[in-house]
Amino acid sequence: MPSAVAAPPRRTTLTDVAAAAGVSRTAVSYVLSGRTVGIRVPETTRQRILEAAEQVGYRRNALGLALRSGRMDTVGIIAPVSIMIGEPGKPGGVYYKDLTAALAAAAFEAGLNPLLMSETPHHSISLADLSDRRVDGVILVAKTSNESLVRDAAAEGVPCVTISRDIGTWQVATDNRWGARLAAEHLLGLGHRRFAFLTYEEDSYSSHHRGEGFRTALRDAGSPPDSLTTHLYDQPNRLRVALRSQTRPTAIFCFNDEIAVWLLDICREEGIHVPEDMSVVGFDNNILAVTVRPRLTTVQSPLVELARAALSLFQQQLRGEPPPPTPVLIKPQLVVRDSTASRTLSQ
Amino acid sequence: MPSAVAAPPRRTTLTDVAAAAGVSRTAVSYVLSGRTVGIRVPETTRQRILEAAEQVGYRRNALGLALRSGRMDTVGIIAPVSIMIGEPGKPGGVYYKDLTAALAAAAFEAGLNPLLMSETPHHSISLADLSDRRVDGVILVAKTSNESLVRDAAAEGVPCVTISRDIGTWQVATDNRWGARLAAEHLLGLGHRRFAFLTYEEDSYSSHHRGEGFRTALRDAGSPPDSLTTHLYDQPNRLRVALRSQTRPTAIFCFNDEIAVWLLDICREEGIHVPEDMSVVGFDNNILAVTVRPRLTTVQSPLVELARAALSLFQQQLRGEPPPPTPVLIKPQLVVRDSTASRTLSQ
DNA sequence: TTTCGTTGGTGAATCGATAAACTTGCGCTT
DNA sequence: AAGCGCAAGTTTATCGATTCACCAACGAAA
Repeated sequence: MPSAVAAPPRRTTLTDVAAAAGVSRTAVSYVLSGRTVGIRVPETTRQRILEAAEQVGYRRNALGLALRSGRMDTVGIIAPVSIMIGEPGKPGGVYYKDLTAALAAAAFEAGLNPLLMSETPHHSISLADLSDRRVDGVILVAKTSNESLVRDAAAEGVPCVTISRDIGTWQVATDNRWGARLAAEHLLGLGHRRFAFLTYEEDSYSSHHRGEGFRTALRDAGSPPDSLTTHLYDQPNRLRVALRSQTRPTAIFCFNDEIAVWLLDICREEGIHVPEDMSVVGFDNNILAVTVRPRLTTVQSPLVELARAALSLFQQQLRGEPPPPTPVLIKPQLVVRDSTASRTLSQ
Repeated sequence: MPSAVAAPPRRTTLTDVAAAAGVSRTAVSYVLSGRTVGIRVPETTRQRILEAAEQVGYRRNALGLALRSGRMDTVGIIAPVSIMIGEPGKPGGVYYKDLTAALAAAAFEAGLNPLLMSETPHHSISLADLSDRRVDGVILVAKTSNESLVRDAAAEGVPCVTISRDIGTWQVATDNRWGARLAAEHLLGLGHRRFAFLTYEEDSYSSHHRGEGFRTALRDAGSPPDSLTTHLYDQPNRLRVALRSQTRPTAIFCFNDEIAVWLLDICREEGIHVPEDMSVVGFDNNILAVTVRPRLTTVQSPLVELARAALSLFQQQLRGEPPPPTPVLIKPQLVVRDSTASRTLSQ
């Protein structure tokens, strides 16, 4: 008696139902899948089959179906998991967790199962992971968009949508220029005239567009070109110098909420009061924006709509429809809270 | 010419490799899967097969394999997605996002693919979703632990691990009593003698254990039973009354960081300074703990270890090994920051 | 010369579900 | 009485990979 573990009962299959109902597997298949063309099954037999299925506790095996149909009804979500579980207190992560959750929810809405995929130290994602038919295709989140992967997928006919990255034919992104413009117009309306843009890296996809959108809005409003300076997150000393200057900015547009939170700390240390002495605008509107004090005025990343659009493109691709002529851009909204105020007269 | 979309190239199969190498599918299967028993293949043929596979760009179809072997190498993660994408500013969510990310990462480490599953308005998860062989089993996250689902899974032989819920035979949880004891001992050591425990609902799994652990630690230290009162998150007015009392607590242990953040706001409004007039301890050590000011002293939820333990139990179950005699408890650590201080003499 | 052992594989069944092609039996017409 | 048409299904091939049970050919031994 080596083991007391009861053997798991074998799962019931179509054959079991067919035997119980006294018909062929084909008849059962047609009835249970609701097909009506190609075969005739009278109501009495139909009922008999349904009852038999119920009685033996039949559940359709998704693999058999998928092997036949070539559809797994599953979408791979390639997200930067290593960033998502980084140290608390380190930047990054919140946005990706929120976006991944939104993508998962959108997948459910679309009737698809979200399978998480991620690079690990031992394994980088390649075409092999996409073409083993475990997933019908993938959605790539910005940081993970490997250019050759997208190219290979297209060549192999694997549906593939990228989010916030200028790669491939099927793209979805936040309308970063629009969001930046909202921020700029809000600050201009409050009377501000000297601005800074604070970001991680100037030339990343999102950062580039946000900076450009802000600058364009200023120009449209007649602000001189030198009314906007750019600063980097990893150069706090330069930022401090700028903040001590006589002609320091009175409003700072941050690449995202995490940077805004970091900026609030620096301002506090420099004795600069937000929003009285300095207005701060973030981007994302995640949990940080309502946790920090003052609460952040911020541009809301439209994650739910972004995710829905991504899934929608994905399904278009599955159906063999042509791609949209340009990337799908989702317009964000401005959420005004307590970190922005009118420029005081002394400045 | 109705469509200009190029037909996706048919994926290559074992048969293609066999044809290219001039051998049978059987031989290819043995060579590519590395089996050595049951067949003899000389080195020259082996090489020929490997080269042929390389040349035709062969990728093993995971579904064919899974259908044969009964193993999908996939673990379902049943997480409360609707909570995860709740409004920013509403409680809940951060913990589940962090835990889900940790579970996904642990799944990768274990060589398994994490498939997210969630209740939706249209569809509640049932045995049917578990026994369709899309996943080899599931890991249930606290809020989603449907009792009957766990029972059904066990009856059907579907591996199933629950996290932080006293259901089923395979359980993993944070050692909440231990964590609460760490908090209590820290506060006692700072000279505090009047305490409160602030939570969502007194009798949930985690809340019950945290409250009990805190109380036990106080008793062990000789504190009288009435030195601890309990308050609920959704009753802010009662809490305010307690905070205005002459014998108000000088230290409050919060069920989690989100509640602690909420408490900090109330204290601010009541003119109570943290940590000078009031010490606050959170639980989780998530991004909120380092974002809010003062930074939170908090008990770190050991999410990475929790997730690894869950995956480990899952794999034991897959291998048919017996369950551990008691739930697996992971001991958390205390992270001391700026929200706790010595009791001042005036109190 | 028959038998035995070994090398180097192959054939066919199987996992579960689907679908095109086909069969059987009956009533009705011509 | 032969033929037609239709109801009510059944038969069989298929998706891709695995694996148990063979088998052919050859050399060596008895």
